[in-house]
Amino acid sequence: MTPKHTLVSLANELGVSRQTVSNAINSPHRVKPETLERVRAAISEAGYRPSAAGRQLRTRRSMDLAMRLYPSTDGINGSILDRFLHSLTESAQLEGYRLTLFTADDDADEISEYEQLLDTADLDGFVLTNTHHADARTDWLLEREVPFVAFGRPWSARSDPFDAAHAWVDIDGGAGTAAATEMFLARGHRKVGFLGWPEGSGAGDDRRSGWRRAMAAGAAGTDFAALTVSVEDSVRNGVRGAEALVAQGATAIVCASDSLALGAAAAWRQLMPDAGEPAVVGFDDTPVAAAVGLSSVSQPIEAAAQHTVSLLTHQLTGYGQTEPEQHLLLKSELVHRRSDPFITRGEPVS
Amino acid sequence: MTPKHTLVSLANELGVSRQTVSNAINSPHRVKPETLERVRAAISEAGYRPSAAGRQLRTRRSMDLAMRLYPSTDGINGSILDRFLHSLTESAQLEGYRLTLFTADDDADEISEYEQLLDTADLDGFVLTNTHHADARTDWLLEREVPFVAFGRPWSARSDPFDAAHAWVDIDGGAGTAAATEMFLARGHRKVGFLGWPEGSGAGDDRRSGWRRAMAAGAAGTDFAALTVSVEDSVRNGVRGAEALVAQGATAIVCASDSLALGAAAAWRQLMPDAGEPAVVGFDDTPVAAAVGLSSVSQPIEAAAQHTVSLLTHQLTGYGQTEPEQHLLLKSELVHRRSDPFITRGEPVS
DNA sequence: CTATCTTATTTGAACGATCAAATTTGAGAA
DNA sequence: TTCTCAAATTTGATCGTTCAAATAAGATAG
Repeated sequence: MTPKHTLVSLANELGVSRQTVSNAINSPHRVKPETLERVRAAISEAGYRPSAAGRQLRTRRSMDLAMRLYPSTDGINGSILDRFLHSLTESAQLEGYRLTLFTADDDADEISEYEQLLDTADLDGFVLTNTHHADARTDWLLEREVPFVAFGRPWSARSDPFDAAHAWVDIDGGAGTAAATEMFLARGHRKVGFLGWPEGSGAGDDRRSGWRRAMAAGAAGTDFAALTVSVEDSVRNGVRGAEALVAQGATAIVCASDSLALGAAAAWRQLMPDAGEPAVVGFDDTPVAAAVGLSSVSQPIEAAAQHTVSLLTHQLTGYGQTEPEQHLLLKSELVHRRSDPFITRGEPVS
Repeated sequence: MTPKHTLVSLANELGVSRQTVSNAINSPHRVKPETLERVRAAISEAGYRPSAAGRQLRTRRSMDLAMRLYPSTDGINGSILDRFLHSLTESAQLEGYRLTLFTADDDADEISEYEQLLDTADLDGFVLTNTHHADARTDWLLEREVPFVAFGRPWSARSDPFDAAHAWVDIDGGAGTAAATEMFLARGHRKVGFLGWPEGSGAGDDRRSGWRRAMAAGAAGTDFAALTVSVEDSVRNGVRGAEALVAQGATAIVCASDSLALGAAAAWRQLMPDAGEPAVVGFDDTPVAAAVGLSSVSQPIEAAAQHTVSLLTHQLTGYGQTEPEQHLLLKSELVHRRSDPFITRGEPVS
């Protein structure tokens, strides 16, 4: 049975003081090289690890980050958050931080959860997701000078997100939908519809704006209102939305999610059995999209998570000299596939 | 600006001792009713919350649970873990516990992560997922008497899982696949195939055994080997597996996952365009299955997560008199749908 | 050899809570 | 009044660490 070691017990065994052992761990340069080596050897020999509680009590730092876990609405798009979460956990772990989850009913509840976590557990920082217009959370955190990074731009109509007071990482979804739209235009389509979510969600509006931009540039005189449908995210709504768009004369559809696109492709197939591959592009490049051969916009989620962590650790300790980019907009990419639902040629067409 | 409160500062303001305040929080029965009320008023007035670090240092309990987060392999089945995770976080939170995530490369790595978390952070307990044959993790934890609950039975050929030394919660997948198989047999099918995963994963073997059991009972003389195909989980493999089964004469297919079923349904449609609805049943009842109208076996994940937490909290504090069921096998349920891929009548057919 | 730094190490004092034991208070009985 | 006993409250010690200041040990210069 391994006995429990503490700074004091180790120091006694070594015949040095506790502070020397502490320094060997936290400020090695203050310890004479040979002493350092001796202490280090003893530490690994004993398998000693400093207690988080003792440390936290004195330093007021917990090495703990927290993030709200949203209920998985749709299993398809949920996988995006899954990837983010895993990558975030992994990156944090590499930097010596732990990731704690919590749930909340709404933003106000989330804020009161912040309050609690800060009071009791001395949380070091937060990761925000699902940012949206007039997001009260960022103000609250900024005011209290709590370290945090948002995954998602600040969606304010007024000001440039790159002037924001807080750090954020996001993925340029608009560029992806624009690319998809341009691809269709280049192939001769004139009426490219957009099937997205109701106004208000930052990411959703961004994706719509990419389509709008591309249409304005490449298809002058487009009736934007007629070629846009907004529905809650689900496969079923994808079917309905696509039907509406086709009724408006759309010959291709760019979607805000793979869920919608899956439904749209199905509707397409239903309405026009002989029209060949559905001219539909999804968003997120989920495994389902790959499986059914649906073109989709893929997002560098892992890179986003990594940058989120590095921004956070930089705020917490001026780690290294170089300051990471405070406002990072990563590129998304159109993955083009032959769209044969259920034929499962999942590989991108090069 | 709210000043930081501590037990001592509050006690001084009230003219009582710190221990009285502490007792008001932890052992109210020891405090005279009127004092109690006065202290409680002051606590909520000041918004005082005890520091986790101070508490943890003294009590050696962190009120923290931990779970390994596996990388999301397949976006479809990942949603199951998503639901579990959310429900687990929520239940833990209700009981005053926090949930911490960590990642690991393999089981050995997971164990060394346990070790680290226990040493440094005084973790109170663990939740294990993805249990399998000869799982080294349970032994390790049992030996050290670390509180934990497994989501997944102990898969030992030798002993009865209900005699296991540790607490677990699981869902009876075999009953689900058996029900699906019986449904097909009742409809006149004789050769019902099983499309599952390679031997070794507990849950996968369990699902196969349910099918086997039902076939043995309802279709005497079945050539089990011919009607079983084992592949890694993916939609593509579902296609291939189904083709192999159909070649063996299968007229219906029970699958170990919705991913496989999705592929199987596609293959079916491809091979027999005029055969009507594919006789295919999936597993997990993911949103995708609902969306494409695929029958599937649904699992009471939320109930499983809740029971997991209550088992864990019971181990940690003999909370309440009644001891929760140490080995709980929850029922799964066959959700029957008209299988029209992409037609999105997602509602169960009653 | 002593005075003056610099470097290395040690000591005292927190951080905020709870446990265990000691003390005070109050009521009821002798 | 005095004693006993239970209830209510307080005090001292401790959990394991780091900060800040004090000391000890060497080295360099005068």
